[in-house]
Amino acid sequence: MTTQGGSATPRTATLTDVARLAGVSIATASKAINGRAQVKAETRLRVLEAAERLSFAPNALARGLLKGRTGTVGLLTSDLEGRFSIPVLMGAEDAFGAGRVSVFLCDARGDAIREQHHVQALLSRRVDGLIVVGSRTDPRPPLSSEIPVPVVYAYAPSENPADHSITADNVGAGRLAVEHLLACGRRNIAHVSGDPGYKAAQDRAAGARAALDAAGLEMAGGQAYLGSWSEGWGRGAARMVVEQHPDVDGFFCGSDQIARGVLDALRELGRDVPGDVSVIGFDNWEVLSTNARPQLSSVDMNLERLGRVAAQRLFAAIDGTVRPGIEDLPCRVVTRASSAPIN
Amino acid sequence: MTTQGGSATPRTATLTDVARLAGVSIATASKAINGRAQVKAETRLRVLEAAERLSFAPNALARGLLKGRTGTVGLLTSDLEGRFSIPVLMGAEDAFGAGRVSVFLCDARGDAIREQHHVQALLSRRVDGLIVVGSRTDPRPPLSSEIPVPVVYAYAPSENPADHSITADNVGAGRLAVEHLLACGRRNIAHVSGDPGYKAAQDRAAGARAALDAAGLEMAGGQAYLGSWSEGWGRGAARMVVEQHPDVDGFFCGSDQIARGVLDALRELGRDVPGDVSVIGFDNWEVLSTNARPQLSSVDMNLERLGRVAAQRLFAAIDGTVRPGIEDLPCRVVTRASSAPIN
DNA sequence: ATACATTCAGAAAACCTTTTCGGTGGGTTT
DNA sequence: AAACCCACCGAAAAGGTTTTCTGAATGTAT
Repeated sequence: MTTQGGSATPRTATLTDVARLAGVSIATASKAINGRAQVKAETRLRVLEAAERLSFAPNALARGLLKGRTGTVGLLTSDLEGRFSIPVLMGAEDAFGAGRVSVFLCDARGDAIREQHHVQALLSRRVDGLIVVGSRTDPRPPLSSEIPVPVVYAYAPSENPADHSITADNVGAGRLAVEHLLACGRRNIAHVSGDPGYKAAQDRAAGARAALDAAGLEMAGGQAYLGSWSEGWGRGAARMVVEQHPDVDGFFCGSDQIARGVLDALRELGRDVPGDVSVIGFDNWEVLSTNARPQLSSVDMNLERLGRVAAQRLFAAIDGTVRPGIEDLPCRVVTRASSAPIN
Repeated sequence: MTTQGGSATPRTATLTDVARLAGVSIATASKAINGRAQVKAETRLRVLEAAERLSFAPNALARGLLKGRTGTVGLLTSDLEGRFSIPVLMGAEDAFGAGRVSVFLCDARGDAIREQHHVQALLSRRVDGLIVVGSRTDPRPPLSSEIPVPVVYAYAPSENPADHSITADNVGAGRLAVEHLLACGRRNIAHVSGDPGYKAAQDRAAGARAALDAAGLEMAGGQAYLGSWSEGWGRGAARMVVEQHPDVDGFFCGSDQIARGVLDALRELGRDVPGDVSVIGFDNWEVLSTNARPQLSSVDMNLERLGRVAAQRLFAAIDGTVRPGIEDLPCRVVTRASSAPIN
């Protein structure tokens, strides 16, 4: 390690430094580093060595300024703490990370003006595009329409159907869940779910109804039991259902939390799962599902994939391929011990 | 809404456009917009109106290029899915969000070369600083030493004590938890915790021991029961402890998951919580703690605050105030129904 | 009326990179 | 030997902003 005199700040190296060290012009240095053709092999080598020695990192600001593309995107989330935005965000990060794109993370905390503020900042930084990820499946108001870059909405669609949104197919998911219980031979299926004010709750219930209709069956209790997304509600609802409909043999729960409550109540009531009753949850939140007794079958919304797809669509849009509208991605059932065929 | 002729791309406005529209030079326009002094009030107004009309947003790239400060920082996390990085990340986002700083989020997925890659990209983008947040409290290898910007490590400290790290005081937390149980009048306290390979498990156990020593008491069973961070382990360990030491009257659990298991086992063994036994968990993970029966007291590591402090320290470091070393932030006990004085 | 201070506006440099285009020198063809 | 081509390199412009310094105009004091 050579000490470069006792000079002041060792200012990060610039292309000019590299060029000087290699004894070429900055134009040549640039071409050498970027693999352009018009550089003699030996010259290129000299430049690359110089760059290495100075640990030169090209200034992305200058490049972005020149090319009009920064290679950055903004990721706007409404609630970081929520467990839905994170997987989406991971998927997006994943899709981008492979290439040479960096992600600005902004959490608006559910506040519209804070969001507006963030958007402003991101535009100032000349992001190439924006992904907006919501915390509920209910449609959300679109960003101010004057955004000069492509925008993709993930998880929560935009209220404007002309915008580009990627969502999880909750109706389909409800159907899948009930079909799974039917495949287990269950015929008296109850649906216990969360806050009826959530579109997710309504959609999943609708899907469940559709699957039961198709099988010519009724929902146990005649309708879904909608309450809150908590274990406590799951426990209470399960007790109620069992009391009113002792022949219930399947529970489709709107969340894994609810399912945990249902499982606890069933155990305390002496019902065996999956012997007497099959139970399936929703979200496939592993902390809850794999620690349940028995381990909990659950519907997985494939949120990471959702994030990846959103990122891919954003890429396409940046490259000019417009494809507006809502894209509804399918969910899948993850089978564990809590659901099994009647023996 | 006026249509501006059928022209091509409505290229985002630049300072030149604003200046032209206002009938001034770009220098004056810049000064007007940035609130510099040497501009007549009336001129400033004209410029601001023009900027408004063109919805002008200053190009942060150009500004950054010129000033050598970008107003961006990199947030390097090892595992986004982990529930520890997220609150830290939120706290940091929070501290920055107030000002005019944007955050690049990078998830290295626990892969060192991927991390190196991300660091390279961030330096290319000329971030003003870096926060590295880990997923375990074990010290981690520092980033390559040749980073030309300040770095702060959060949650997981750097192995190099000369680096700047912000951590949660797990030893102190262990002490706090046990002191809380002692304050409830408990005298036969067991400690059930997770994987002994985690420094967090060792530290919390050490803190617990220290508090018991100070009170002149022994740990129930003579030592901590270390296993895994799961409900199942909590259940099993609780059964074992109760069998071997029927007079146990307090459980300090290394995580809320473990505590959930302990609570379940105690209920099934007919022990009343908090009547017969007080239980306290760790992490204060609300989904688990508030859904437990009874609701679970827990130690909160104040991770958001940790993130905020990390961000503040980074700011200070960017402004030249170096303050190296490890900063150990205190935790706090959140009391709920699972721990109460003996009646 | 002259000297001088004050207020405001503009010209130009600087930040760093990419790309186009012109130029140089060597080699090849006729 | 003349004409030409090819491979390689460098000069310069462009991208958008901030800041310094100069310059002009106006107002004030003598």
